[in-house]
Amino acid sequence: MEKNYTYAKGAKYPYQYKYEHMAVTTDCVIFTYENRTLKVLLIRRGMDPYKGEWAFPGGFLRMNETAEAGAMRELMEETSLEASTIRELGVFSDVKRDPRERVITIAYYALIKPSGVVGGDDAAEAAWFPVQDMPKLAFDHQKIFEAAMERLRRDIHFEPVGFNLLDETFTIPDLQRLYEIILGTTFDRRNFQRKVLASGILEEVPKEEEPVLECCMAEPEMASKIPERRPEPGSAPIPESAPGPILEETFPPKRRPGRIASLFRLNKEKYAEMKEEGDKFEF
Amino acid sequence: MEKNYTYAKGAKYPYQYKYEHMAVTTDCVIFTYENRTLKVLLIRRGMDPYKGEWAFPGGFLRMNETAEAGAMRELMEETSLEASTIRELGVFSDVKRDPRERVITIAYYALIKPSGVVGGDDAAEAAWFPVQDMPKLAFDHQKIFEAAMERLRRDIHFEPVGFNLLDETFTIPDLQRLYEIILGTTFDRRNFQRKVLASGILEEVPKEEEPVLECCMAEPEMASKIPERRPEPGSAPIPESAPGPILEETFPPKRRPGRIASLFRLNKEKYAEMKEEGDKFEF
DNA sequence: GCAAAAGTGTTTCGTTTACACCCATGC
DNA sequence: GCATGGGTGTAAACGAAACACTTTTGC
Repeated sequence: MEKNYTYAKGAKYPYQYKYEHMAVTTDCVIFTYENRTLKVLLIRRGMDPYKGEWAFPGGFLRMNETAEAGAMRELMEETSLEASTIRELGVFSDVKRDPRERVITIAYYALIKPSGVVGGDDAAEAAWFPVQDMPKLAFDHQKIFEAAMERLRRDIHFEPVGFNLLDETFTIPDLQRLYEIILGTTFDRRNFQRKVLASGILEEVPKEEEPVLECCMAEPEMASKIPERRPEPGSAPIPESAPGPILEETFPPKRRPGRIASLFRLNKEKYAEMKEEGDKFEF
Repeated sequence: MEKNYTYAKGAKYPYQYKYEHMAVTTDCVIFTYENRTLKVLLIRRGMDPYKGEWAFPGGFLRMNETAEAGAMRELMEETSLEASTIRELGVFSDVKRDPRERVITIAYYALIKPSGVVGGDDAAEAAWFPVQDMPKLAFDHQKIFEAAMERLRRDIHFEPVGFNLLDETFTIPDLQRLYEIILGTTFDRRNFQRKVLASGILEEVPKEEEPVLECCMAEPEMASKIPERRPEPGSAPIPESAPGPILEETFPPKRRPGRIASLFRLNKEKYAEMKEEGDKFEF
């Protein structure tokens, strides 16, 4: 079979093809959930096009990697994060979506537990934005974001989406808020609790095991708990078009009066069993 | 901004790029439902690689069309079919999935009503295969097929998948079989009937409007009802690796004893209303 | 008449929904 | 004490599952 391409070493444009080829990138919408807020990770672009604007981490797909591997590599390079769950969102292929050349992108979404640390090898600025408070995005990333939210809303019926977003231990009201944010509804507090407990997918964390320092404790906690890399004001020339994320006024958030909720964790045996039997994870 | 590519007229390989580029194709899994059988459309490849083997219709994506437009164009070119519903299935990007060069494909699935006529401009051989009776497929199309079935199984909860596959008018037992095939379960005949009627999404076709010639009638019907382009034996040199579809023994299928079911059609107002309100379409 | 398929009705059971009530915590 | 949030219980309402009975058709 005759090849349709060749490689001319030393030429200005060394890769030569019989037919026109487009470029392929991957982009990744990374979700996490912390302080009852669903957030996505954005990086500020360091190069044209859209220099200084916010975008999802991503980049060109290499010839020797699958699309999924490319998305995970870019994620790691730009944010040092490893995702437990990464799923394809879809292809975005508008002809003019990139001003440089014809570029199609394969979008993924990933779910990670709150970890705090975000910083890429290339020292690009990265920050978590609440989903209800997104800045203007580069390229057609607004469309990608909307697709990701829609997709989350669907997948939550079939996958235990929530448990990949929550911390290792969490409270049932936390879980409920997450479901409410994703689905855009509200549930009766008491019915939700009974339903999720009845499913048997949670196990209570014994009192002894509970971490001494919980949410909203004193100074030592601060350092590791800060999830946002606050863009230091004045550290770089920031185009006025791209403000940083709106941070919570007080951080960590002040505890409000009310009984302290019990901590739970995922019952992994029960979860595996439910997945095996194809049960749905609707609450 | 400097370009990363150029175009050298007259050269053997005129399209030149600074970085290596991969090729992008689209493929389309087309479903229909007829005689209580769920079928997909395959074409026999006329060229290497995999010459003579069965594959989904598809081809290279052009620089001036979106992926979805490309999938629809290829579908039209190869089968003369227009699909009411076409949805992205996912990207298949294994590094070695095409022996010619690095090619990633964007797979789609489409749902069409039984129409009978199948024949492409390029006169490639096309045939419907029952999903439970698929031949060996070219490339990684077996993987694509499995993804399509899985996807159908999911989407049926949210979209009225069935009504895009069924004829304009249909019986409730037909609808039930379709759901059973897709979901791999069985339903109680009586409960299914009540449930689907209670949803209000169907309207009964008045007796007067019923087509005079129904299923399994005499000769005049035959010509237009034949859905398969039977591969004429001996019309072309067929590699033994790629046998044609297994056809029903008698066609049209012989009617069995039993009461004749009433005909229904989709109530479009009710359907639009349900879609508006985000209702699920589970039966 | 008989078997097979379709249409209608009823009864039972489990799940969901809507609340009432009590417990724990910060101010 | 009081407002706020968390945990447990219960009764009514709704929808799903199971099944009996009737009608219509081919042979």
